[in-house]
Amino acid sequence: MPKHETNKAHHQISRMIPEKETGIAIRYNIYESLFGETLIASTDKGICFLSFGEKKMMEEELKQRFPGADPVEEKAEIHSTALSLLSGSDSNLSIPLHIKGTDFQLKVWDELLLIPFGHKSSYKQIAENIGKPKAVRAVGSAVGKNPVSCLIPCHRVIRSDNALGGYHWGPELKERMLQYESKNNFL
DNA sequence: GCCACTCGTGTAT
DNA sequence: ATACACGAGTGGC
Repeated sequence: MPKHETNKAHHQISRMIPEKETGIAIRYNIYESLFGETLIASTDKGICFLSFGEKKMMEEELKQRFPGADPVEEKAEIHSTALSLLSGSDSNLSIPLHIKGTDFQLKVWDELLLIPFGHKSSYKQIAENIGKPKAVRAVGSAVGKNPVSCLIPCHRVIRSDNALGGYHWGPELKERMLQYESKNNFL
């Protein structure tokens, strides 16, 4: 079976307008995943935040990112979809995302969604793809601000010299995710 | 390995 | 509005 063909899983991003954020309903819950404890948060329009780490920390970050909202700890159906996507190698699943970002960030994140499972890209490549070949460093920053972790596959972006590059949750996790994908890519 | 270059963003003027 | 410092980077040396 040829390499690329599992790749339609292109989630749709809808943009959250910060001014309309006040009073928005956000439901979140903590789940166990392949990569440790994860917090998954959603609005009625899609996943708005996904993080790894310690519960207290993640809740703190959630509130910090949505100061106008009042997140409620409560399961939602869409969380299950997100959860299966975290470890789904053959994901034909797609999931709506409802996230905040600048024009530039949205462009970068859209580009990340095109990288197939098990594949890698580089910050340079992304910069070229969005038509700003010199904005490499800015791309790095934008990639790092992706609010939904591996739903937007920022772990698949490494340096053009093949070095691992940075990762919000540490290089070990990035490495684990990449290894997981390369092992499961041809099953 | 060190350094200049580059550019979007947040923060301060 | 304007200035400045800071990155999950890159290429030249």
